[in-house]
Amino acid sequence: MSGVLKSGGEPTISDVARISGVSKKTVSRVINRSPMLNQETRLRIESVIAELGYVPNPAARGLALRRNFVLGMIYDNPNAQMVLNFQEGVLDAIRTTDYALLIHPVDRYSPTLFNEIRSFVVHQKPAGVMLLPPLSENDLLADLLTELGCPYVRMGSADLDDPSRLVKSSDRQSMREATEYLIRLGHRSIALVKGPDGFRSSVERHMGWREAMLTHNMGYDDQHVAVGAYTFDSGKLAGGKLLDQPGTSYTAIVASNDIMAAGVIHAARERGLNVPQDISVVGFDDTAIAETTWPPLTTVRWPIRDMARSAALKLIRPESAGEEQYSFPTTLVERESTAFAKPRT
Amino acid sequence: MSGVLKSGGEPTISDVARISGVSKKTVSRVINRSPMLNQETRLRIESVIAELGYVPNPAARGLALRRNFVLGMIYDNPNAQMVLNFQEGVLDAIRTTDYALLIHPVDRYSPTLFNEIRSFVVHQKPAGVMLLPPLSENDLLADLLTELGCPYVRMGSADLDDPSRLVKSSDRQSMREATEYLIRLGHRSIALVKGPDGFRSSVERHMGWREAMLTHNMGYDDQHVAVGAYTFDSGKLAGGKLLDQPGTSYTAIVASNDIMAAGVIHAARERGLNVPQDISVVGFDDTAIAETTWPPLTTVRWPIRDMARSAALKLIRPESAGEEQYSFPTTLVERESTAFAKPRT
DNA sequence: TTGTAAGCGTTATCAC
DNA sequence: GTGATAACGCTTACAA
Repeated sequence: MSGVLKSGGEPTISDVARISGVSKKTVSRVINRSPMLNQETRLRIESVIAELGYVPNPAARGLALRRNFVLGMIYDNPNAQMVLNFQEGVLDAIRTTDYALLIHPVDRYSPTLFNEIRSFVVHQKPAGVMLLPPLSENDLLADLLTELGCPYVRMGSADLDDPSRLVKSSDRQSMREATEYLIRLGHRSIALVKGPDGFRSSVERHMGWREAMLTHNMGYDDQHVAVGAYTFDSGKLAGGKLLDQPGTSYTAIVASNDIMAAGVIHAARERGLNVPQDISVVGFDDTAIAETTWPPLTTVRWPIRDMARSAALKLIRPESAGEEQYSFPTTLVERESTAFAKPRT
Repeated sequence: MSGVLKSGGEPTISDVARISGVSKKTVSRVINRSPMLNQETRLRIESVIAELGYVPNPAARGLALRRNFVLGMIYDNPNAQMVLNFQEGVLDAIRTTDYALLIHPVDRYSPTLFNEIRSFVVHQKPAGVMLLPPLSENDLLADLLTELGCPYVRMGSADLDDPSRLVKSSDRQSMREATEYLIRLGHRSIALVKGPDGFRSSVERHMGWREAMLTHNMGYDDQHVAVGAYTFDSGKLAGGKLLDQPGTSYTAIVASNDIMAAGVIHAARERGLNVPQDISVVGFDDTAIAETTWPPLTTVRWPIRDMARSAALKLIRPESAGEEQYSFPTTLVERESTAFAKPRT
């Protein structure tokens, strides 16, 4: 079979055309599924393509079409599992297309962050980029991308943008539901370990807790809130602060993410408290950690992979980006870190 | 500035050439740092490039050069943190080059695995691919890549290939050292939770434990080994089996990875045993979980990011792939899950 | 329904 | 040192 190729290496569109006895353009029509084509010619060409193992050269295609079949994913590692799930969701979406995924982790504290992202966009010229939180919450970054003419979709925990450029969970409502779950279990004194400032999710989750507490006539002011940094140590510290607070005795603590919840559990244990007998703990995200804490963590799961898939589709098919799903429901995963409230002593 | 461009959109090499009053080829020489160039012309062209914000089009470049400035990374998610660290290491290495990274997660149990990988390679034509364990241990896959003319580098825990195509940790020695650390702490009865069959790392880590036990005249036969599946549940199960074993009372258990070690800790706790007072536990990998177990886990850390960087460099500079580092030392991270052995009762 | 010719932005060849 | 010119593999006018 090697003899039939004019060129030395891989078969090209010209090879297919020559062997099929048609012009390059006709082969091109087959590749691009043009409707105006004799069924018979199409079949003949397709069989030649199969026989030769011909695969269109993406570089040449991109060049001729003046666009790059590449999606970018920009993030500052919020947590490993989330990044990976998102990657897989995007890959799901582009599997049957000609698109490829380019990942671009950044350091959101870098003074050259914007230049770096600009350089990424200018060099790679992606057909669009997806932004993960907390980067996605930065409106200046969105402006930069708009200025560069680069379409984007943001993943977030609230209405950061219009639906055609957004995939979101409703963290406020999710946290409200998680808190109300505790209330149904009889808890009347519930503290919050809030996430760090600068995260929209911190705010939303705080608000959700607050709304639940407010609705049920329970204390919701800042005295019942300790701020963490979305890290294990900070969660442990914040949890300890709440537990050591004079004059209060919480029967439950909700944390703004799983790893801080794990910290809270450690803080409780260090103080001789049993989870969930003495105190219930709830996390958020349902990361791998939620299964490995002791006891396993009740937490909120959001469908990251589905969100990623939608985000990618919005970029691949801009014309229908508005119709693509943008709001995604979460589910409360009940594990063993929560139980009925102890009767008050 | 927009007026000077002949073409509507981005500046091209022709724009630069026209404005600098030179030919395209000369501009190309500047871009490619050709040595034969008048210093003065070079500077003049460089200033025009800067002024225009000209960036060479990678697709056109790839087309003309008949090669794709892309590296592939193929894996079946061993654990999220490892994958992410590896990605970042590769990106470190390619940051200053023209290369991009294409990720390709797969399902190693898929019946179409090989076809899928073949299709990835044929479509994307990467300059090379990097294989993560356990895929990297599959010699048939390496053969496939060779057949496709696709250079590869494997990451592994033993001598899977020759140094120019390998970055490895020495899991056998690492596990041996971890076990000897326990022996130094006075432990004389140490069990192993082995990894699943089909992972080279399982074998190597098993061997390391075995060597240490053998050298110190301690029981190393299969009675002291329980096999897990590199998952939390399997670790808990295996740990329970060892702890319930009649006629033995281990003072330490080493697990072949962190998440199984977390399972062992849970199993111990369920049986009323305190870690590390009653029993020491050691993990492997130093994933995020190691910090969040209670107590925090003593474990073995390997420099994944450095390994990834070297792997990428081997592919980018094939001529010096042999000189690039291929063997990487691990470190034992001592946390609170290990302590001196209890005096025997 | 199919073909011709020109062009996408870059690099290689081979002159000058 | 530098520059015409022809590739590279594909697509899009515009014809036929």
